[in-house]
Amino acid sequence: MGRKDKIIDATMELITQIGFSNFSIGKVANALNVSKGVITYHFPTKDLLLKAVVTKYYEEAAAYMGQHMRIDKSACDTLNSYIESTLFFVNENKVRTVAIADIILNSRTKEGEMLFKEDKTIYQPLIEIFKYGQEIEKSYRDFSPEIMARSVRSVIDSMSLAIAREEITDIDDVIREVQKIFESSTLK
Amino acid sequence: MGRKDKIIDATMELITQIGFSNFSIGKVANALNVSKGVITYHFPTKDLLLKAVVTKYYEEAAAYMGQHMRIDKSACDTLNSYIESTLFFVNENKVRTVAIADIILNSRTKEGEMLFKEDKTIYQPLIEIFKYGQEIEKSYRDFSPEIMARSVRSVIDSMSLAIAREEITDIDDVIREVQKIFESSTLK
Amino acid sequence: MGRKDKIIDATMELITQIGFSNFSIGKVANALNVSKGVITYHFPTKDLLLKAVVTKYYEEAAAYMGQHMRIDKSACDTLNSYIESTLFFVNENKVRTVAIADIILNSRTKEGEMLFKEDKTIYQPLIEIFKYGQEIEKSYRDFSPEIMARSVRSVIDSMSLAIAREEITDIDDVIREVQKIFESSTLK
Amino acid sequence: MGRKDKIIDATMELITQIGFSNFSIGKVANALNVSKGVITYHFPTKDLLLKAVVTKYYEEAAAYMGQHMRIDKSACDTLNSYIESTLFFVNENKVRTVAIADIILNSRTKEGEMLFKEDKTIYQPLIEIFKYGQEIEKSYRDFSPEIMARSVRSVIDSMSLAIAREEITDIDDVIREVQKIFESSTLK
DNA sequence: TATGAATGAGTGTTCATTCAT
DNA sequence: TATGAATGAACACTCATTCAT
Repeated sequence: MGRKDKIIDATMELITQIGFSNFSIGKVANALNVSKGVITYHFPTKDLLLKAVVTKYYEEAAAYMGQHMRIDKSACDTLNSYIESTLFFVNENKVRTVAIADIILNSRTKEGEMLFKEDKTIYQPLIEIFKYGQEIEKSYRDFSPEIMARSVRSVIDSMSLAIAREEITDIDDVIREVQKIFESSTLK
Repeated sequence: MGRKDKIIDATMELITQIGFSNFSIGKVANALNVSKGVITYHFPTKDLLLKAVVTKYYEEAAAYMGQHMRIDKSACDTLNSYIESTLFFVNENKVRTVAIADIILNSRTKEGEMLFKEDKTIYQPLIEIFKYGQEIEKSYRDFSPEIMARSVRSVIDSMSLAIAREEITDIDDVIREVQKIFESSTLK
Repeated sequence: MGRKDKIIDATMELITQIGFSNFSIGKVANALNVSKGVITYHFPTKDLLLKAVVTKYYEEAAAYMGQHMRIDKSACDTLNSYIESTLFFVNENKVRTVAIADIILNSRTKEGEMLFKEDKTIYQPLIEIFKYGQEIEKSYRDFSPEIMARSVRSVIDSMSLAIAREEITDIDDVIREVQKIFESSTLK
Repeated sequence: MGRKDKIIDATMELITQIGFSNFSIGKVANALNVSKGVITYHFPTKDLLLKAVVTKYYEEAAAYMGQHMRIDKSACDTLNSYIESTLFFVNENKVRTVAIADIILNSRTKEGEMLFKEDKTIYQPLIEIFKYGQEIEKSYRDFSPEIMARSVRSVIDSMSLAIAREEITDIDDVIREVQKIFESSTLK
């Protein structure tokens, strides 16, 4: 594993431990027992490091989802698969997950603007599942796909954090419960 | 309104604008056109100021909930009232809500521990509603009250932020949709 | 003398000794045996400190010139008085003079623009003397007032530096020589 | 053109653009699209690079002067030729000229001593012209050759910068004016 | 109560230099 | 020759906190 990856990993671990607002480049250097210059050599600015961290996570998550999600069946099955895959990935990437959430929610420019503006594309796949279930498959009741998508994501994110923080340990149980919640609230 | 309250309000407004990690005591002083010493006189440390801000918010929220929530009817009605009251309060306290979320998620001690540990009591009223509906009223299906409570809170919190950030404007619509989601997923 | 003035003076002395490009805020603090924070407390940015230094010098120079320059006589006398006053002031403010020249010529923004753009107003009084001598008094020959003004200033500045660096010590002699040069080259 | 010359040229261009104090070895490397190591390979230290830059300029200037200056005539003609040649060279080497001035004035050792101490030999040719005009040719009035030499140089340097910065564009005009100034002030 | 001064640790960033390859 | 990695010191600037007045 190259220096860059080591720096990225150390960053995620650090942020998970001490929180984004206590995190600093110097502390990464310290954790890796190298000089601060090493970090800025590989990532000239703090923002670039954070972006690299986030990007790497999303790439891995996308790859995982691509491999594990089934999209060939009914809307309901697809949603269940989405919930399951996401929570499985989180379960296998606890530290990363906490760190990424912290980074995204809290990175700001000096002027106060969020560095990672809310990524609305995250709701898109869910919205499509819902529209398909409502308009084509007609298995879903009438509801706002946007609000439902936001709800699903928020529950998933909340459970993710709880899992990552090990407040919840029975991961299969959570998956089943969440699936049931959204089955009941979407199906006719 | 006394100095303390003015400081607290300015703090919330500032955090909403520039984010917790850009926030500093000096900037509050600046915003109020007083010297930094005034802040540290009333709140000897930064943590104490933050705690005062959070406490004030929760007190007001509790008072509001106490006035507006109906708890005399069925589990289902009580839950609906809970959702409605919470979102109404958020809608009337947008700036505060964003700030509080930011503070709670990001305040850490120098050692990295969260200053406001996750307050599990927040789930308690919901859990009680669910247990009542399952065990006494028997109108609710079988599900984990803890996971359901966490789900409801996460959806409420997510919608709160969206409302506070004005990504969502039709507040009555949201309330109706969220109520429906949890009606369907809890009732037998 | 207040802290601010002490900081300004120490800055000028330091720049004279080690040069603008070796100068740093930390070194001022060191020279004054105070913490670095003291400097940034009084002058929040380096630029502000430099501007304060330059401003103070120019105010003092203007005050001195106001007191010592005679402008009631002929163009030739006025020019001679200008040369004399300027060089006298320099002679009494050697350290300052070297420092100011260094600051003005070398202060740049991060983007490379000069912080103190060339101040063309410095040529104005000279240009007016020359125009008066040419058009009203008709004692001056025909020449470009702008180029002549630039020439006078450059000779004065050059002698100033030489005096400040003590490469030249007989100040009365220099004044006489410079006055003669520009008498001969301006008068008909 | 060899690597060394390319590095020297890029250095001069960079310094002209961003100023000596913003200049760094890394930026030269960047501008040339090579690694920083290339620079330090050819010029082990920054000082050596700067010295090479200055030396090259002076060699070229000397060569130009050697070719273009007429020294076979009267003191007055020789001085006029000196002024003309110098300003012509500057006019054809604007970028270099600005850069060199910046380097010479600002290069310092870590201890603060000037890297390029004032080169008094620069006054020598002028002093000789003046002495010749005063003592042999007897066409010059009585004045201090040293101060006159310093005056001529300062005016030339000032006009050079103005030309290089394109504050002055009519170069023939400047030459004529400067020549006239020093003709009037030297001749009996 | 309020101010202004001071401290000292910490931040991100830049950079000349060294060195193994 | 050239590269890329690494170092360590320096830089301007921010900030919570302390304290005399």
